[in-house]
Amino acid sequence: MEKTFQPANIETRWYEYWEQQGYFRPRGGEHAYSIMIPPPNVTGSLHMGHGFNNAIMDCLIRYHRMQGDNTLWQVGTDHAGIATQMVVERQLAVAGVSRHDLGREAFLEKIWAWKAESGGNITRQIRRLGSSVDWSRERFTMDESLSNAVREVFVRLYDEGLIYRGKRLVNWDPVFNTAISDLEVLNEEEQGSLWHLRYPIEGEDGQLVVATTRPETVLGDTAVAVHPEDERYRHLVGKQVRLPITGRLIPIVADDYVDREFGSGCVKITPAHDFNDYEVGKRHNLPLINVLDRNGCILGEFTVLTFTGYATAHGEKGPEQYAGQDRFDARKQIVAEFEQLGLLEKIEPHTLKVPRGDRSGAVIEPWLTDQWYVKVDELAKPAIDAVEDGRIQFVPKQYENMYFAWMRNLQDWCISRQLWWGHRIPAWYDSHGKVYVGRDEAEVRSRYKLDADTSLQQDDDVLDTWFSSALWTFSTLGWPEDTKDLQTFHPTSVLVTGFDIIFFWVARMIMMSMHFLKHPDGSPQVPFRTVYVHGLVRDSQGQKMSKSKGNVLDPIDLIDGIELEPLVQKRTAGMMQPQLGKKIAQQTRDEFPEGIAAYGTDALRFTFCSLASTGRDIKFDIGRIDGYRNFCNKIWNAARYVLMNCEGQDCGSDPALPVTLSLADRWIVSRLQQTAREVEHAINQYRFDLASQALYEFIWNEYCDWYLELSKPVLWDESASPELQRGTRRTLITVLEAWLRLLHPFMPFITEEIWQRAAPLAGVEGPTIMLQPYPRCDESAVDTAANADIEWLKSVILGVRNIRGEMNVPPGRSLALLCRHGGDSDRRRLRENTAFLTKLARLESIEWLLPEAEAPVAATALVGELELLVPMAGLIDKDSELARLGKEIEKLEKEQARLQGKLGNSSFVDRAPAEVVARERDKLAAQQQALEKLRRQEEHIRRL
RNA sequence: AGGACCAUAGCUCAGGUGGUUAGAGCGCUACCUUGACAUGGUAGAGGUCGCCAGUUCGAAUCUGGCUGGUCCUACCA
Repeated sequence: MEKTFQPANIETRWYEYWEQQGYFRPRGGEHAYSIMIPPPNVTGSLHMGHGFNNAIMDCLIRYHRMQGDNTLWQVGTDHAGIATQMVVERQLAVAGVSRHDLGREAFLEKIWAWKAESGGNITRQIRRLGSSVDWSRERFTMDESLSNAVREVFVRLYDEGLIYRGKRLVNWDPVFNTAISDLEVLNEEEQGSLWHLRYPIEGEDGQLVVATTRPETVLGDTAVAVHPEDERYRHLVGKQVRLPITGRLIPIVADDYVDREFGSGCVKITPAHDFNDYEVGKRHNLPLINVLDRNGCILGEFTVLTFTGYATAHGEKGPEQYAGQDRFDARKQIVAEFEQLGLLEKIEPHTLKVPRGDRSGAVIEPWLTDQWYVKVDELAKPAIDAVEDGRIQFVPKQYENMYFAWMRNLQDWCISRQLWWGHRIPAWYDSHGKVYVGRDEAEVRSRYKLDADTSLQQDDDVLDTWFSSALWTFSTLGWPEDTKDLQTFHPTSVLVTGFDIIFFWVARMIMMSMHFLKHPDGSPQVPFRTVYVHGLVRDSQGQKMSKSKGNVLDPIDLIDGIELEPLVQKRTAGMMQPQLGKKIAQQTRDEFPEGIAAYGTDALRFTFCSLASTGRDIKFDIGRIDGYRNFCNKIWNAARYVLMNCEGQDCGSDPALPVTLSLADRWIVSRLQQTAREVEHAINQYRFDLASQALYEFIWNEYCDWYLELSKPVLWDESASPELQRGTRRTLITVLEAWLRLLHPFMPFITEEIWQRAAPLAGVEGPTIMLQPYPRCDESAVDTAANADIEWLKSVILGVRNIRGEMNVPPGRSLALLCRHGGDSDRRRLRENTAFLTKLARLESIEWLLPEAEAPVAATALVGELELLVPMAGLIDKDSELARLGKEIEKLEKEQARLQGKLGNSSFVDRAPAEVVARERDKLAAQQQALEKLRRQEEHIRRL
């Protein structure tokens, strides 16, 4: 074995072996356990969030697989409509080609080609993480079977009246030229202006001042609204104003939507370009005038509609000087024109919420279009019930509030997108625009009895990506067929995800699953029984990782390592602003002067698990993974030591030969059981931080620091009995073998590598650790007496070491130890553990002093009643021993004072439970005794 | 505007149902290359648990308020 752990040498080798052997597939069995991977973008690449998410899921999956469950981890990728189409469009743009130049079919071919080219990237990376997903069942949201499920759901919902087509205002992205859902709009506060514009009142001299943040929409104004009880304007209601620039006459209406305090108290109403105005317009039956085209430019000819009949829409010529102008250019010019006309009252600086597309960053335009919607009220109800009554549980529970708040205030979901990449909507139109919905054109014709002469045109739009994602738990298992897989693995066991997609994905999965899947008794099937919601991975400062901040870490770079220069290159490539690139380069050089070391997958995964506490932010500090890489090395070397001492030796596998277990052997076996219990409990609570901490402490602080050291006096003592040596070897190897299994879900590679060599020595056979049983706590092996004895042993050794350390006694120098006072158990323990003590505390002798005997001048340590004395002659100087004692005494005095105060308080003594009072009394007595001894000792030394 | 969450050592975080000498890792100090490991060992230093009240014999822990921070939702032109 290498002297240090080299992850690169083993990881891909084991992964390929596991995959080839088919170990990731479900193995049958009574209990099914299943997890659906949140499908990553097929053309995407792994980020820290994926790394974190996968580490948790694989941990759960391997844990359950080792427990013998029929375990499925379903893998697959998402077509990610907008994101993917955007990437390909950008590639084309470099060559000066637009998707319209190519046409729909050719463009889709390009995307499929891009998917074929880059689609393997993400799955390769998932393999590098060690994720034990069943690749034989890999799915893609646009596979035929999944597309079939999408069409089925669409048609059924339409037939039930839960999908409808309607014309209304939508969030329109003028850059991507598509509608998006409310969720995809980010409202951020930005600095803007409030323009106060004067509208002349018709038939009177005065003017009404309206305040607006969007002057360009004046072209589409169809009213001015005031508050019905506003004395300033009451008399004007029913009159008209003449809209500047267009010259149109529009009414003054009264509506209590208006806030009298804000601006001038008059609001211009533009029903076709503002969600609020739309509602006001509806109430007052105002016309809607659309003045913008799909790109956010002013139309040459406006469209005028009414709420009572969209069909009566007609065109109206707009002002020529604005035709074709971008909305923001038009804004400037319109303001200028108002100024020229003397109709600009004033401009105030104003902060406002600006809606932007989450992908494009473009300012979203409320725009009047025909779109498809899902009516969500009816779907939401059972989905709320399921969480309320606990059929679905969120971990941590507080996310249920977030879920409820959103679900109880749902707007209909706009599902159509004016994109080309995605599931095309299964709706067809005849030449009159009448719509027919069906699974395909043939079905539509037969369903609606349309003859071959009727020409049908399929809807051009595709569905929101989240529509197909919402079906993920069951579409991947073969729905709408009632497959064996569905019966076995649905509902799935747990969903592991970040809180950022609870609305996008989690809520919609619950709604869809419960609507379409039923248990044999007819009750709805939830998609998963538990939602484990974890935090989002951020940088060490708590900042979101983003390309523009230049703080992105690639999990693969943490696994393989990366030199500084390539890292700088990677972080600054394709920067829009060169200045930003410079800053990022500098920042990167400061943070990673040596680049990033190759930490390996196990260290990375363990780091993720250790960070998985209940918080919302997961700050990723490189120091953490550094520490866990060292932990891997510790494991490696512990194994090296064990193998070195066991290979080719008698490890007690022959049952005919007698075996004696030492105290240390019994203790470590006992602690192993307790650790197994802790880990199991923590995993069941989704506390991977606590599980990993328990493992870390057991392996490093107990197995390595103490047990391996305690094994040395036995193995190196030529006079030790063969039974004892056999017992220690047997314990060394079997405990190692057991905790390797315990650790395997967290660190799959290093555990497999070592296990392959350790298992035969421990008498365990099998082709792989990943199919071995997961260790469980054997309560009968929990040995509290052994635990207590070892705690005592540690205290004695620590006492001597403390004297040695504080007194600056050279580590090589052996000490003579004298013992005084102490009870029978101290005598027994001392007698039984002489060999351990001598070696670990580096003693040359241990002797008892009679209680009354004159002790030599010595440094002292106390272990309960037992007094340890290390003679000072030639070793220890007076002043430092006095200082050391002083420190101890001070500590005890403080504690004594605290306890005395407490016990002197009659209300404590009277009212606290008797056992608590007794405990405090015992404590005080022990402290006082110890204090007395130390004071005597201090006096003794002072007199020298 | 409404709601959620957070505040513990220099940094990152643990601390079911109130009683611990308040813990860990990293960092820091001193010493040590002893036959698994310097990606190591040994011994240390470091905290009035954000602030103020309250409940209680007793509060890091429970309640209320305040301050500071993060986030989500919402139609202020």
